[in-house]
Amino acid sequence: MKTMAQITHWADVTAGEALKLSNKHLVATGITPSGHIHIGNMREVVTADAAFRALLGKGADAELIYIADTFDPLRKVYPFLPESYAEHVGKPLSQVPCPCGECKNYADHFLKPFFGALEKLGIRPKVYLADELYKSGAYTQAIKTALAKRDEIANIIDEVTHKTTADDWSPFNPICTGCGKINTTKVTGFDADAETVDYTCSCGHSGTVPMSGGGKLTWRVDWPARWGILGVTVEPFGKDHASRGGSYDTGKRISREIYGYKTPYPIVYEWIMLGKKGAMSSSTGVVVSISDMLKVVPAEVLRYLIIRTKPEKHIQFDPALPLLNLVDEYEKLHYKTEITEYESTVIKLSHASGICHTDIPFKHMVTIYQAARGDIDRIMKIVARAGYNTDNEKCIRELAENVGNWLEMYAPPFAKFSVQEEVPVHAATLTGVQKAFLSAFSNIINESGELTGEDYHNLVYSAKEADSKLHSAIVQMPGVGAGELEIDPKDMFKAIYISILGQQSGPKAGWFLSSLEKDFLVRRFMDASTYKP
RNA sequence: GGGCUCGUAGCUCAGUCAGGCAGAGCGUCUGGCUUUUAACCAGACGGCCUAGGGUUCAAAUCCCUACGAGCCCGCCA
Repeated sequence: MKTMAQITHWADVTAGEALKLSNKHLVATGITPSGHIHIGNMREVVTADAAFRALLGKGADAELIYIADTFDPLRKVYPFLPESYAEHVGKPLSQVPCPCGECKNYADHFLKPFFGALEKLGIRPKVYLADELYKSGAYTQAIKTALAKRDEIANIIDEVTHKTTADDWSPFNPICTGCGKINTTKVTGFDADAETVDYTCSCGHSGTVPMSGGGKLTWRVDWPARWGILGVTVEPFGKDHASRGGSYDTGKRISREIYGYKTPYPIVYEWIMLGKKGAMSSSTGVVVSISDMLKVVPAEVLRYLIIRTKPEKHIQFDPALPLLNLVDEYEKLHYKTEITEYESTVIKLSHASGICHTDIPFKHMVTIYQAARGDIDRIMKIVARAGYNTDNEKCIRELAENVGNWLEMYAPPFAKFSVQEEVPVHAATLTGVQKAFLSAFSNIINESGELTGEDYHNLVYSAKEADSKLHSAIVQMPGVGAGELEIDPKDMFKAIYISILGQQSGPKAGWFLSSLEKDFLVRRFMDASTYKP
């Protein structure tokens, strides 16, 4: 039986295994920018970064790279694209126009926000764009080899996948110079010396393209070719590539038998499931984009979500209330004074440099934000009164923005409250004692100077003390029996919440009241005490 | 059809590689903070470790079978 203190974090296990093979490592990660890059994709990058950091932590000579598959074809007209994109289906993403018209191309449109997110997550890989790699000639030698060993490669694929590749199959897909598409061409021949490939296209065009930039290797060959070209030694990938007969299986053999390169150490990771909706996927529309998430939670919490779970376990992700618990858990871990080695590793791996911290818990801000009705000046006042550090206003603003976005985008109804414009109809349920309390409470507040949260709090509780000013005021109200009157502060709190929010409960009453205008409270409590439906 | 991964408290998951008393956080309940109902603290409740078989002095852990969830064998992480 192992105790928590003895558990080794998965990233350290991976790094340890990798170090047995070599001290120099290139951790690779890659995503096809065919649509909005979502939380699921983020797992790939964060997993790679974790392995990278763990390697550095163990003294390895390590590098992290990211390859954007910008040369892959546009598969179909995705739901978020206009119908006019039908003509671009089949063209490499780097040659398809940008949907917003402001980026260099289609791939760039989705990569830009993704790189922004990487920056926030504290991940700084060396970036390669696949189309540039091909155009630079980096792949040329690998393409020549693949074309020359076409039959061997086809054999490997047939053996591993138990399928039969077509007779006209080629590891290389030329881009038609006529229609610009990459998935409609057939290779008819090649010239190793001139480094060119001949093809025909279903559009009727035929011609010759250079190996550098004139097309790309098919995925199952591209991947192992890339390992050798860049020197990849560690790579995380989704479980889709990992199963028997999948591209890692064929890649392993192609890498070894065709390119003579040792297979990178694999990190297979599971999918992120969104609530009860199932796996995250661009095509089914079950998607939460990374940029959306970063509007809502600090980057470190997002890292923590992935770091704390072993890659082979699926992650149940729910941006509603469970997200709040996640944030809470992370904050607690972060401020814990005595931590185990395991926890220390988790914190290190979750850390994103350049992120500012406030000492205000996310959950608390959820209440402050709503009490302040989203007004930043009021938020700052409440925060100061609550005794938090207000030196870093920018940080607090960021947190407040996150919370505001969360409330708007994901918060479940019961986490929300709003100060009602008029006396809520629920005031009809107030008892005689509650009304008497509200009336007396209103008078006393009116006569007092500025009250602090604690003052309000103590004032409410004083209602049960027979010799208090509030208690005698209540007893003297018409309709309330004098003499032995038992007052339960709980009912008084309820009366307060009903008059202001129209609900039975609410945020801690003292400072909640102190965050609202005094005049408003005086008027509202009086109105509620005389409420007639 | 063939294969991969996962299944542990109401929820999210450690623990499985290397067998040795069933664990944590959240939630719930109770109490405390010489009285803050959504911030704090303590305690309690909570389990056929998906089911069945096998190996073993000993199984959540190893082996076999079944069931459930997700995925792959066609370029969706």
